[in-house]
Amino acid sequence: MSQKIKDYFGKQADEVARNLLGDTLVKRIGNKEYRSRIIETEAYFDEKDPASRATKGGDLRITMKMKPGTILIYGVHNNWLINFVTGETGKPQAVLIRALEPLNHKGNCSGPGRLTKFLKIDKSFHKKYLGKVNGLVIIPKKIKEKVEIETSNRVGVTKDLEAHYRFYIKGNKFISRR
DNA sequence: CATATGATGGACT
DNA sequence: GTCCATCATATGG
Repeated sequence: MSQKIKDYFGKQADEVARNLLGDTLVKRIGNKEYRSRIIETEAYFDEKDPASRATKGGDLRITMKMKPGTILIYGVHNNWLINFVTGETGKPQAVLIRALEPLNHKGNCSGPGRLTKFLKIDKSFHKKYLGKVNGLVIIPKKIKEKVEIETSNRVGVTKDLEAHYRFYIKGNKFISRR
């Protein structure tokens, strides 16, 4: 299982970002399970990526160098954003989860800050490994399940606006508005 | 301790 | 579309 996660997240961030679309994220709160479909992601790199704050060094950069599948919590404004570390260990990369489609609940998850707020994801998940964190699991979609992917420039960042590192499911109504 | 900043969200024109 | 409240970090004294 651990090996599976490493294979899944051990690829380039943009490829993982595409693969994650359509997967099911399961978060347990107390004795309830909230299932959501991942519908919008963004890829972040390091040195070549002016939009990523990892270029400034510090803890964010260190965490992005950890092994693929590590959860990275990034605080900005008054929100927590959840990322998964991707790529080879030692090469800083991460994928940001931007929006989820509610499956068995009605929480508003159309935005990176909203989904963490609803699912009660906070800094306590920082640097935890995905497969070992009790209460947070990703179930990959079936291989034959097709997902129509559309790309665009990333959202909210002030630099590198031309790069198309944002990925979302075509036609989905739950993508974040910007 | 003081201050600047932002991968946001929500309110407003 | 634009504006700004808000607060966890990073950085500097």
